[in-house]
Amino acid sequence: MNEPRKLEVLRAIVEDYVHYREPVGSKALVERHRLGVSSATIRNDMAALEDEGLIVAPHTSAGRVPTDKGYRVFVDQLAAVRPLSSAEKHAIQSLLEGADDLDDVLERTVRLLSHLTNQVAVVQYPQLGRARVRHVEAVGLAPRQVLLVLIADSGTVEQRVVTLGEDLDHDRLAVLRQSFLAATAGKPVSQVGANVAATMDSLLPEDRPVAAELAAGLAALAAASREERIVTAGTAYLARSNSDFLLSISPVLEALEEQVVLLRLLSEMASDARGVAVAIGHETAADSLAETSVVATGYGRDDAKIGILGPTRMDYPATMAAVRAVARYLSKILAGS
Amino acid sequence: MNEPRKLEVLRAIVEDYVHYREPVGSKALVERHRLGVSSATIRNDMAALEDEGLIVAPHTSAGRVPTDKGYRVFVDQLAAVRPLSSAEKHAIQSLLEGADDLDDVLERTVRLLSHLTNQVAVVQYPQLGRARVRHVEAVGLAPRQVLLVLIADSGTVEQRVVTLGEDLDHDRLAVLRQSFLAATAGKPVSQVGANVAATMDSLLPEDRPVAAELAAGLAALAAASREERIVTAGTAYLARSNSDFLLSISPVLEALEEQVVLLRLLSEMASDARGVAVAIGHETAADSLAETSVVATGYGRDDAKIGILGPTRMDYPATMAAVRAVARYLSKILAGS
DNA sequence: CTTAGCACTCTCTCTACCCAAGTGCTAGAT
DNA sequence: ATCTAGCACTTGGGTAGAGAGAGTGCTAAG
Repeated sequence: MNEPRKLEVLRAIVEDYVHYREPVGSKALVERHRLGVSSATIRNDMAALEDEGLIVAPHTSAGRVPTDKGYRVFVDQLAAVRPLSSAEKHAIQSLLEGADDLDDVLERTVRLLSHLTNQVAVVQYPQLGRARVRHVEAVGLAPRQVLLVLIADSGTVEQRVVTLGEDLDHDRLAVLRQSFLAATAGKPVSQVGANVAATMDSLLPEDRPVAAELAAGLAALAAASREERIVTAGTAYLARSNSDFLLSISPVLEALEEQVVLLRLLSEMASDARGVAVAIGHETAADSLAETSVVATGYGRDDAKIGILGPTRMDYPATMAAVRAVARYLSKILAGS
Repeated sequence: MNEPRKLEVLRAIVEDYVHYREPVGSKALVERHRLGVSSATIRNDMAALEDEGLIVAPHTSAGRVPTDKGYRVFVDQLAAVRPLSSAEKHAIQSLLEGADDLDDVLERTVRLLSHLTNQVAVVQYPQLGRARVRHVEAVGLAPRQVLLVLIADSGTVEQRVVTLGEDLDHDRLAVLRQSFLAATAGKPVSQVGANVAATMDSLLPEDRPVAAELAAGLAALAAASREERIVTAGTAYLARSNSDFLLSISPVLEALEEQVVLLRLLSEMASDARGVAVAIGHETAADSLAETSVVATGYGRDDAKIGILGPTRMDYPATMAAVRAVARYLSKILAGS
């Protein structure tokens, strides 16, 4: 048995199946690829590939279709990430440069990635777990209303208005603000609650009740800001590509809305040497995504994830290239601002 | 011709079609409803209804299906908004009470409405067009970095960090902040740009360049905050209900993502005497929503919209009841905070 | 190890056919 | 004037069978 050719056959099957969207047989294979051998030989190779669990035949007299495992081998051993065209690079650059806000940047990015791949794109907000507090602000709006603002060095800003049980004048608020700021600035967002609570003892006794209210608000803010979020774009592509078996799109839409499953999955994905992570079909370990593959990578300083979701039968090289390129531009933009 | 009975037949057709999801014939009609006449009579009525364009037959030997116009007559003349069960009311109340943030309230609300109706729910952020400025804040983060915050009386908060071309110490910033606040507080968000620009003359000449930078940031903030947004939930229901003809779900998903079409539509919908607005099929005046109906109503002080999207073949009475009830609870919650 | 040939197995498509559901119309009953 | 009963007619959907096409596995020879 000719091992290199066998892999070549696998590659050809994957590429043809992605392209034509139907099971591919031995005859079609020799016609479309210069394999240099006859269809009978290919049949032997295919039988071997099937024994190894890399391809399956939907029924006796149909061609073969790659299994999740087959795609895995293809991605790991056979796929070269193909670089983007310069037109695409140009589009990325010009689209991302017009953005200002973090929200705006992520929104544009995810739309861009979706259009580039014709698939569903997702981007995770920079995780505040590792982020540090850049600034804490408390602004009196009314005698009993204070706006709390928490700014992290990842660029995210969280704010909330809290209503107090007693009046608080400007000077007292200034003292508390200063104390909170000193206790948290430069320290991890995840420790805001503890750090703020620790300042209580140093305050005037009469300030403590109101300070506790503010501290609680600030802690809630830190907790809320650590809550992970995902922004999505291109869900309409789901309905188009999977036009045949649309049963599977409902669970995917659910997963996108629930976010929890997806966040766990993204956080578990580790990029390989090429800088991209791929989870294929059942590898996602989520029933709702059993027929879906996820191609993702990290971006920015805290390695938040960006990626796309699509059918297992997707163009992995192109998708991987797009994800990697967009992630790089995104990192650059975020570092620059 | 018996006019009241004819309308009764229309009601029966709509109800049966919504229930059984297939064209309804004269015989089935007399079996399922106590109309007191024979199927032949019903056939005459149906022929009349078809002449009026209220129902159509997909083909010669099938039953009849309501047209958009038929649904319109049903909704206007025949549908009584049926009140929610006390269990549903209870669910609404308890779910909404746990929320704090405006974001959180809207998020919970839209999910709730989606679950209640098994359809896609949308809620528009309170429109800042009519909102007034409650507070403006400018916080120095670094010598050349200032956090601008704009708070509207609708509860929305917008913020952004701007980087300046020159250093700005705390005292000068305080002066500028005070001046901006005085110029905008209590006035419409839509006029922030103009009001801020008008303060320039009263400032010290050396402050003007940096003040202009801040003013531009503030104006941008006001503009951004006036940008309308929609939050969505329950897109997975789309794939389930329309399981037959899923061609139509892709454009709907697009409309949900684009938002522009939907925002225009929502703003044009005016609630009727029952407090709910309904746009049926082509009435939405959007190709992508030609097979979709929208049931919406206003909430809160500035009449932002909340509603659901679903197939024209939907249970209008139940949906209208759910939308109205949820909108009322939402208004109550927002007024209370 | 590869190739050619061949028998075999399925799926898919097409046709023919019938059945059930539904309609419109006419003539009679109320 | 309406309603009803009956009936002929239309049509989509379902079933059964034939055939084509595609693809496979196996065997025997190069």
